[in-house]
Amino acid sequence: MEERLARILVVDDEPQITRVLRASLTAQGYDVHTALDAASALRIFEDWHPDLIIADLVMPQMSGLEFCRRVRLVSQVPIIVLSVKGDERTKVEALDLGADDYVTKPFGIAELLARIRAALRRARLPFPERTDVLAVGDFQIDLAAREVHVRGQQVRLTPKEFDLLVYFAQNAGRVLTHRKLLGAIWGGEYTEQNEYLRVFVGNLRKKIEPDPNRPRYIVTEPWVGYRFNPQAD
Amino acid sequence: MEERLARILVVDDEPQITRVLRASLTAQGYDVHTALDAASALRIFEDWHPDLIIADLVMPQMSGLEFCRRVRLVSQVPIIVLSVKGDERTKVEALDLGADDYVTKPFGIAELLARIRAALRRARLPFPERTDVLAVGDFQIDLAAREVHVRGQQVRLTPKEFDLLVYFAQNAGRVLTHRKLLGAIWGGEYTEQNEYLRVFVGNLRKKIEPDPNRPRYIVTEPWVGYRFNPQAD
DNA sequence: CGCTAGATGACGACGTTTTGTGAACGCATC
DNA sequence: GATGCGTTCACAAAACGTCGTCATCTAGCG
Repeated sequence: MEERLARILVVDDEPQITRVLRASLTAQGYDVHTALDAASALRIFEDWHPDLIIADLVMPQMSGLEFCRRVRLVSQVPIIVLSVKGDERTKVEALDLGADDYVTKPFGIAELLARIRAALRRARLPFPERTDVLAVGDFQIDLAAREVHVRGQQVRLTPKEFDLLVYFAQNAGRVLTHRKLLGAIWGGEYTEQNEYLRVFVGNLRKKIEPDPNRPRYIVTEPWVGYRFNPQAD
Repeated sequence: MEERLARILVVDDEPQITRVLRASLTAQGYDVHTALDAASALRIFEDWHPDLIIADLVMPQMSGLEFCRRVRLVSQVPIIVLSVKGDERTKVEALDLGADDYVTKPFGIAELLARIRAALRRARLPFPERTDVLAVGDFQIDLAAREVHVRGQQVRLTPKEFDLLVYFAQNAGRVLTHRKLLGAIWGGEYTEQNEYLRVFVGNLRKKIEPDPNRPRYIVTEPWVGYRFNPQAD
């Protein structure tokens, strides 16, 4: 199944707020659009179909409440309302008009992110869950599950083999000295044990190379170290 | 369609709070049960199947967080967490554990009622048929009756075995780390106790695997965790 | 071209860590 | 007391990392 990024539409007339939110949300792996007024937000909403909306209550021209109502006429998309107004009557009004949550400014970004996760979870939308997947060339490395796929095929690696491959993938194309590899995987005390490297590179090649006798991915740079080539050419 | 009163379960160790909430909620036309501790709340939850739960975070014996986690193992019922603790970390923790909303005491009753309406409104719409039976592959798991059928045959599981299987079934196909499993079933304090997992996975296999020596459903991912395969192939 | 020193790779023995399994021990319920 | 359940421990088997040995390869030099 295709996992696309969750889309979030941010509406606030203060550019500071939209800037900050855009940065934080993008960093969390969301697809973000921003609008400075309700009218353009409605247009974006119709074209882009976001999975969640964050809207300020106080905006010129069309208020957040009115915006909320207009969206609810055609969609059940989760709406989180932001506002400096903390009085209860406004909160009740917004929630009853269809808002899913109400957060008063100033707010902690961590709390807002948690409330976003909760809202998306309820809506059964693709949970962002920090997609820790390294995808380079023929390799697809899931850091959370410690799973590796090469050319679509899953290969089973031992912990040290996995760590080694991850380090290679993170430095693809570059020449890595023996010293650097040993220090990164085994720790600073092992920078002289080149035998370790030979054994583990050998084992890794047996598992990921089409022909372990003619390595394509992990090529040796004699007297220096190894270099990782994510694409077999 | 029969329109019955929405059922709300209130859990708080302070009788003042439960009394006030019971009065307000009943006045609004809700069907209300209250509990003074998490253990009896869990019993009421299983017998009565409320439509929404309001839970205090700070309770003797079992905390609100732990209660939340236990409920989420078998149900998606909306949970609103109450607490005097306003710090952001606690809020994030509660929301990520499955709480739908977090209201800090002291709270306005009107706001709480509005948040209850919002939560109930959401719960109706997105899932018209809220299945209480998990059916994946060869497994048929009745969350309400806590009954399990494998390839048509009923098997008797202990509570912890059942929770473990449900968690497996809800994450079928994915690799689940030891840490994640322990945290989900036993709670955050047990993430290092891999022996628990060994014993319970072993017992589960004896009950659900055709040949426990060659596991097909619960396969071990060495040094990482386990993966649940709902179909024996 | 052939030689040599140092570097590399294949293989296997050994000790350690992880995993599976049985059983004993508390603890609660009935 | 009897039963069922969760926890804890002990031990065997399997998987893994470590380390040594030896054949093979590479770059530089005569």
